[in-house]
Amino acid sequence: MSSTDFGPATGAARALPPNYRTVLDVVETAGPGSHLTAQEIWVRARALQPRIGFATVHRGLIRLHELGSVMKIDVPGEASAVYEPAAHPHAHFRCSACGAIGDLDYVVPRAALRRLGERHGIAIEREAVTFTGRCAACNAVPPGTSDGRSTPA
Amino acid sequence: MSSTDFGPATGAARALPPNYRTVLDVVETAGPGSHLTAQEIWVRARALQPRIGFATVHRGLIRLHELGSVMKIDVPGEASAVYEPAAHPHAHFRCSACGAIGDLDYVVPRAALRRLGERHGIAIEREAVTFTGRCAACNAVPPGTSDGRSTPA
DNA sequence: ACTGAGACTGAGAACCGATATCACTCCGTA
DNA sequence: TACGGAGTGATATCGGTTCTCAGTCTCAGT
Repeated sequence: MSSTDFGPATGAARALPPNYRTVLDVVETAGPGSHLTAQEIWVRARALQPRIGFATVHRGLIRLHELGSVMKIDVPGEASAVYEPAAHPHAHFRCSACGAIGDLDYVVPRAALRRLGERHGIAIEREAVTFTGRCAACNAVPPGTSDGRSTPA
Repeated sequence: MSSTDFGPATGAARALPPNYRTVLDVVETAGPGSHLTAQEIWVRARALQPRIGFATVHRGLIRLHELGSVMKIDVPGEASAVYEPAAHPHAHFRCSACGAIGDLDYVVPRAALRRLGERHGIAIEREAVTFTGRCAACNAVPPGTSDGRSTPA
């Protein structure tokens, strides 16, 4: 699944446009566990392509999401969506005190998915599991003492 | 807990303001399984209090969410948050074809929550599980035939 | 009753992320 | 060379959420 093998076949997958490639580079360089907003990705992309516009970054993220190269995560309580390189499915955690977002290795068991699908007649294609609470750092601080709000991102 | 017994104590819980009570009525009348946006709740609230403003409804929803009386659900792919009366935790399903939202009875097992909390040193307080796929109605229709987009809400 | 403080309220503006639009450029093909 | 489709950047637009502000109301303590 390297992103460099182009599909030259008749009307099949086209080569990734250069700017989209830049967007993918930014996301993949940030690595798994990094949760970047489109804005942040745009800022970093401009370090590589100073003239790249936000619209292009946004379109690139849509395309890359369709291609399955990046994951788009809608975190409840977060204003904007965040992106990370595609990886095996996992859950996310958001600290309600400092806003930090992290990965957790939890997936809904396949048996449960099949049971839900059969019972309701639905075809489940994707899952999004997000936990909210207090992260380790904020957990150590009494919930009134300076609030742990020093690391909001 | 009628809305007439005021809490006279020194700074304890105040009584629910009348308009907030109206908002709560709307949400509870819609019942569990109804997923109303703030706009929809506002429309229904105006049937009870014609002069109520959207800001008041929105503030009421925030308050009621803090109080734990209503649940706020951020559905990935949905533009706005939806609200429903507080109930036992459950998962949600969104049809990617028609946009319908429904409830599913799935919760992350307590053992898994405890294990995740211990491993990462976090205190999990809430979970949000959302599945995406095709609902029973859209599942029956071949994925190009009129798209099943007749029942978007 | 009077009064001051604080909560509630409605209307509208402001904000912000996401998306659409449009004119232009680039590149491969006929 | 001419054409056409995809890519691109700047900007407009949209919709949901949140903020602001002035007016109103309720309550506690006189």
